[in-house]
Amino acid sequence: MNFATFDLNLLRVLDALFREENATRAGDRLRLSQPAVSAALNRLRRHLDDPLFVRQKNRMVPTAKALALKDTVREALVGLEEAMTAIAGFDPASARRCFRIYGSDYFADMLMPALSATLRRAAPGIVLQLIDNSSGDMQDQLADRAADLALEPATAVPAWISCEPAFHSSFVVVAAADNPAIRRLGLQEGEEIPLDAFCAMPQTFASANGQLAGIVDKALAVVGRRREASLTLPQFHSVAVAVAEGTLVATLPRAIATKYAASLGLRIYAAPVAVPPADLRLYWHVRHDADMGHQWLRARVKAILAGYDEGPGSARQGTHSAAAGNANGRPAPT
DNA sequence: TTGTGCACAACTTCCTTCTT
DNA sequence: AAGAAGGAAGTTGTGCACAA
Repeated sequence: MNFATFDLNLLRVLDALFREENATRAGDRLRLSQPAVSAALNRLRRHLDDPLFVRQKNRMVPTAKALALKDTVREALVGLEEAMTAIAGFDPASARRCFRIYGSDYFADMLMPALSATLRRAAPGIVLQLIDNSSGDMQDQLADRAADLALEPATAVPAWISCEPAFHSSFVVVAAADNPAIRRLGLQEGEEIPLDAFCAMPQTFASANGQLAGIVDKALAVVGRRREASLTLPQFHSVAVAVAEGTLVATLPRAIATKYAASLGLRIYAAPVAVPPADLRLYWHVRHDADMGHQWLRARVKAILAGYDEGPGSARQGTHSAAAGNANGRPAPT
């Protein structure tokens, strides 16, 4: 083949085909039509004298010759993108970009409205998307560029993921204003719920993957006690609504408990055990380290979340070193 | 039978090259 | 420098193959 006449745009088509193994979806990714991808694939085939992708049922399977190019093409494109974004500079006022943030519904309430307001003023051409953390694994989302930034509890990550602390949040217990168990105890808001009463109360908590034991159960186990888990829900907001509408209580991060208490009429109490504070962190692919636009976004996110930071020693009694996260990047159930 | 997905045909648009 | 011609690559529309 003659590299001097080779259209380097064809490498983007090749990369999209590796990612999607489907000409229609590769076209969507590249904002081209399926016939345009098909024609580009034919040009690649002529240049490289190989079918490159052969149809197998409903997917386009790469040939051995195509696979031999896969990593080289990917690395070349990523290297070019990194180099170009690093030198491009970033002017928020004129920037036209889309940033996708991966995280739980906690951030839909606690981050996105404020971040959106900041961007409307300073960077009106930027579009924000919150990707729900139930949509897939954090590492996969960052690797596949489905997410630009992730907000998750502290967890071990490989070297290709950069990480910065965002904030620490303690936990408090919320209950409906007319919760009968709380009323019988005669507790005032802010007071500690007695351990025996807490363990006997029907409880709900956020669990993205349906785990029936959360960090509260771990804290109770330390003192040899158990609680009654009645309901798990995938989102913090649903937990707060369930508490507001019934006799359940829930242990929630303090900031979001305070917000929901105001909007749903909940009361806040201290937990009877030391629950380790949530250590929330920002994660992103190292390819964005030098990206000035990404740096700008990270600074805005950190500035907003710093308002919720209670420091690493924010547990009610003492602290635990265990982080409130797990290996797959999902938030640990509370 | 229907839905999905690739490839082809016809046409349009845009870029490059050639000519004046 | 400007217009004409030709080619490359895009689009829409359609056909064919295949799986459910």
